[in-house]
Amino acid sequence: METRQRILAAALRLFAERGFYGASMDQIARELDLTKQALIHHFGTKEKLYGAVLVAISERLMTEAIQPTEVESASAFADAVSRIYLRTLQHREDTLLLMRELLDNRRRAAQAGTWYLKPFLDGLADLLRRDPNWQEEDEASIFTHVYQVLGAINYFAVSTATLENMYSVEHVEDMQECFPERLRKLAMGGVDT
Amino acid sequence: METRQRILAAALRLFAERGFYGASMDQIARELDLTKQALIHHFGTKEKLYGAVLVAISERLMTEAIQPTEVESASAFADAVSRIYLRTLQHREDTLLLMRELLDNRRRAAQAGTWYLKPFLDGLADLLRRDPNWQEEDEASIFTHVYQVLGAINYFAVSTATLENMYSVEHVEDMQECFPERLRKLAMGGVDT
DNA sequence: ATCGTTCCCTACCACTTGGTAAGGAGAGAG
DNA sequence: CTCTCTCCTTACCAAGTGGTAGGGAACGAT
Repeated sequence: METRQRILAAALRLFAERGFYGASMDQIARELDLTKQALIHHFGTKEKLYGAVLVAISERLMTEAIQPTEVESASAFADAVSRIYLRTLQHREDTLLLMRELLDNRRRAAQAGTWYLKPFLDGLADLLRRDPNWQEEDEASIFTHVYQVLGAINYFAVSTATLENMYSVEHVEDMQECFPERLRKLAMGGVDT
Repeated sequence: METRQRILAAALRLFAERGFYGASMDQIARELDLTKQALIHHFGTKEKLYGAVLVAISERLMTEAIQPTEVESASAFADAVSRIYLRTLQHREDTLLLMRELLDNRRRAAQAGTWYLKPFLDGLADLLRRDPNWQEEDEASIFTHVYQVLGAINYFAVSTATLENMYSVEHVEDMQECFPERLRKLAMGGVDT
């Protein structure tokens, strides 16, 4: 029973790092001192294993990221965004894999895994919708703002390794330090003057 | 001579759509009614072909995205961002592949292709640095702001297909319509009140 | 002791991968 | 006509892919 969890963890790591096609069943199995047939025994096919990893990610996302009993205040959205930022950095592998899933979606469109994000997005939009400063805005504006802020977070979370190579580790640490403050301004800003 | 360009175009499409491991030489070749050995004849190996695609992308990015003779005004950065947004939507395949490259960077770290983005980022940061509203801010804040805005653009550009499936084509069209206006507020906002 | 179940292994398979070797069609040069 | 060079072909290969078949070890239940 515990083997399933170990497999899921290793699969997440490798799928996030190398993508669905870049990671092979054999590699994942070797990482755990198993054979790939152990994975097949537990999950049936590679696709199903990948699906199980996605389900695990979305469950984490749903239980941790959105607090349904969010206090209704002018900064409710900004607060939620701050929490999501911290969580995103903490679960960077989840973020990496979800980003890959976003890119691969054209082919995998009809499959499961994708719509797990929908309630998450809708929840955030709802938070913003109840913000007094956003009462005047239309639906498209609200949703676009949510997505822009989310994009800023995820893109950065996925870029740190590259940025460290491109500049320096210290440079990225500086960015990480002032990121929440700047992110808050992004999240709050945008209402008509 | 013209074959090289055709190969590069097809390779860009498939690499962007399916990733490096997801796209095979054979698929790319069949798309052009050639055999994979034609590609090998022109580019040597798959890695080199991929590298050539990256070089082509970065050249497009350098010549089109940053206008060195940008007018120095309070909105110079926001103007540049607007242009980059339009260009990003126009060259969505380039954006897709650069995003994939960002994700794969851990493995490909030492290789070329990555640092092409550096002058682009630095140029944008420089634009913001000369903005009178940003004179007080420190380097990390400036760069973080640049990266957040860029993240909002790229994440959205890469998400449209998924969003269309998750909601509707009309929903995404609405977002695209109000995106530039909201993006401008993101880019301008963020200075201390 | 024996049966059944869970969990994982070895052995094997068809297929695809990137890449090599060698040769041919076409064109221009002498 | 022939030599050469560019561009691309067919034929082939070793390695790796996901997946099947079947067996064996451990263990609890009867």
